[in-house]
Amino acid sequence: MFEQGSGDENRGASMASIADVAVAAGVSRQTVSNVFNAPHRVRKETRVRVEAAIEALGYQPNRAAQALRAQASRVIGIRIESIQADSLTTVHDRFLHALAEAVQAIDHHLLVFAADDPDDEIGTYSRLHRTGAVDAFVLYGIDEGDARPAQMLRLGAPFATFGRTGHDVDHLWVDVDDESGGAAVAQHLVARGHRRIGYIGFPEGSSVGERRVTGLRGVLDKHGLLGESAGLDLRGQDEVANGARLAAVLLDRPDPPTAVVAASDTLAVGVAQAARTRGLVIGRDLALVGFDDTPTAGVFDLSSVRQPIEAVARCIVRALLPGLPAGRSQVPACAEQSTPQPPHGRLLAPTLVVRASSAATTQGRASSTATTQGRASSTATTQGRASSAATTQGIKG
Amino acid sequence: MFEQGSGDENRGASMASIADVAVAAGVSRQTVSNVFNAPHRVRKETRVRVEAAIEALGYQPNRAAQALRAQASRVIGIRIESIQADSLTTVHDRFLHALAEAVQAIDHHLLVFAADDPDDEIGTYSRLHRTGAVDAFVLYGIDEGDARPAQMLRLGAPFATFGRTGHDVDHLWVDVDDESGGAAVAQHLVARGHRRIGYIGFPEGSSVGERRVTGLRGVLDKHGLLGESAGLDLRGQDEVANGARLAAVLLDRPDPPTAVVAASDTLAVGVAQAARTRGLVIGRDLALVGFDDTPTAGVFDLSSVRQPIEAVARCIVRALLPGLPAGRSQVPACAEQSTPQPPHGRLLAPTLVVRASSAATTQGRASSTATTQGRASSTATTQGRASSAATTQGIKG
DNA sequence: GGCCTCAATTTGATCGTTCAAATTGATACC
DNA sequence: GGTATCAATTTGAACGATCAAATTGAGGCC
Repeated sequence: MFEQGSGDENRGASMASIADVAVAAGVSRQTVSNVFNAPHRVRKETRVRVEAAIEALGYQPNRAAQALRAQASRVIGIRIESIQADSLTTVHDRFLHALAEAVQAIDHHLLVFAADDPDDEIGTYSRLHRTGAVDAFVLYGIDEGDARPAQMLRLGAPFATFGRTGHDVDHLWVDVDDESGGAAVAQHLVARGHRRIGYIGFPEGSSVGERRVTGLRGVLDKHGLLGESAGLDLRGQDEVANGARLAAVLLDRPDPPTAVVAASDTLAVGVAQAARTRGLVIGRDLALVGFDDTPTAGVFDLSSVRQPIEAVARCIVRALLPGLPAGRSQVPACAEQSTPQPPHGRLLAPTLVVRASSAATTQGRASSTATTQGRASSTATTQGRASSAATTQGIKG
Repeated sequence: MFEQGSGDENRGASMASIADVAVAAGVSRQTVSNVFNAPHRVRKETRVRVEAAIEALGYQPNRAAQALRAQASRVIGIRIESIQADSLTTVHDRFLHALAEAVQAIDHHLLVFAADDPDDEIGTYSRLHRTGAVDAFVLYGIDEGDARPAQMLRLGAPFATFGRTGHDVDHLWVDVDDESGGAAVAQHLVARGHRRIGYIGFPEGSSVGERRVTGLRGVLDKHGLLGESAGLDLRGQDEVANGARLAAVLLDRPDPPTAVVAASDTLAVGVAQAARTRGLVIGRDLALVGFDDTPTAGVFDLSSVRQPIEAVARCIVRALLPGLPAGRSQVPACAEQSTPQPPHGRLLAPTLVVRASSAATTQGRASSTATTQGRASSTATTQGRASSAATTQGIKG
């Protein structure tokens, strides 16, 4: 089996080339080319004739020939991560899909590759760059202290990152404003009457986790609740089991919090497990909010801070644009509005999606359980801080 | 911000070409080419000199030039699906990663694209094929009655599918032997002492779902248990809520099953929810087995039938190989062993991963709950049927 | 020496496209 | 009439690699 088989029907029959179209339309190659790339140079009558020939032959310009001539492949590269066994958080696949759409909008293709480790990853970037297979790269999941951006600058390969390293390396980056997300959660919970709010986050060193709790604390401080929530801040790897373990610590205290914020939906699911084994009903006895708004959050009716992944993908493509071959397609919009932005970077505000797990107030509590409660959910942007001047400062288009 | 910025450092500085290497080594272009493609034609002394020049200049053959000359891009294309809000089952991302690795093994690249609907998808295949951007395609999630394979044959674009349509269209396909998976689950449960086994599957029309239940029933029949499990077979869309709803029907019967098999981990999670609200402990009061062995299954300690996704990806690449440019890399192994295989296709056996949700027997029942139980899990291949003649009939290598 | 053989290497042509420069043809202006 | 102007179109060259054919040089043989 699998001997030759189908698949090479028209190998050798070759696709129509620009020369074939030229002959069919009775013009030269260049005129056909102009119909695509500089229509104003072609007389209307001629253009119609050429377009008819293009249609008839089903002609499409050969990508390899264009790439060779233009010294640009119109391909964006990104590493595809392997799924993590213990995490339910899948922002990566949503980002890949969003990025595929974003690069298509500027007539580019998306090339994905697997890498075993950061060294293999950098090696692959280098190879893809030197072979001309890829024009620019997108690096996912960059956090403080990551060595890859500096290595990329050394390679000389154009790139942009989702996430930022800090202030030392200046490269193009786009990131979610996690601080604003944390603040939105705090505002939401405080408005619902919670005063003792627990936090279960990523280990020290994750600046994403730190920013989330910083935003949270900022609002609590503003309401004079920082003291009441003192000592309710625990950390662990992003796994369900850790969420459960750490939540147990919080819930078994003599003065347990009435609300818990988890740095991810994965951790939040663990919190829900721990609460359940203690007979607590999420949404009634304990408010719970996660981050990322993965399918998991929807399924378990958990409130969650939704990342603007699609906007991130568009902004990254937009950031790369100046280094790419002249975009013939219209420049796509990136994000609606924006607060003042740092150089080289772009911060996008996430959105809190409120579901049954945190919808009730501490006074009049919800009567039904979280899992059977209705699906009605409200959303609220975290960008209350956006000044009226924001639109004039943001990216045009 | 985002004005020019970094990213075009060496635009115009141009990478080293084969001519540069030739000059540096004091030979002609063709000799450099031969060092790569026909080393036996080059004198050892010359080869060493050329290799030194290659190393010094960091030369890598230009992909676009090779593609133009060879009329083959060495790129495989696949559609990236958007994540489904209500499903926790993510086989797709695992497959993408596996496919990326598999195509890299034969020195190809993986191009992913997003499509709005099947028409858009086919249109994109056509465009990618006609522009020469992609040599061959992989179609994911093909099931009985799917029109896409027939359309692809009409396009004349080489392709292989994960999943099969039936017997009418002959194209290259690779699929998981779901019947064997269902049978393995049944054997496992029967061996644990279960006699009334419920099934919650996909709606009619999903041949994947049908095959799973067919395998299940086959074993039950063999043990004379088909009558006892009659009427315990329910169907619904692949969502957690449906799993819970359908499980409620089974569990609220006067004679509830002692074990439930769900056609996916997503449905299984729903079953677990329904059981919990009724005070039943999964693994003690009710055995539960899902399909796909997604991270979800691991997190909730659910037994699940693991798909051999990595092997599927390798087999698909292997199936496409004859239609691709001569593979210079050694042909990668596809799968270890195989039962007699149908023409054009390849069936791979899944593996049952037994976890706490179904490890106990109906006699001596586990004492702790499923979620806190240890993580020790055993695996058993479903390929007990493999004859000794299998290796001689399977794909070599 | 002349000639054949064979290995090692070079030259020319080509893949399909597009830039730059050259050509054509029509109109206008002195 | 001669010629400058301009739009429309064509021709030549180049991007970087590799196939096919030609060339070079060394060795063997009569």
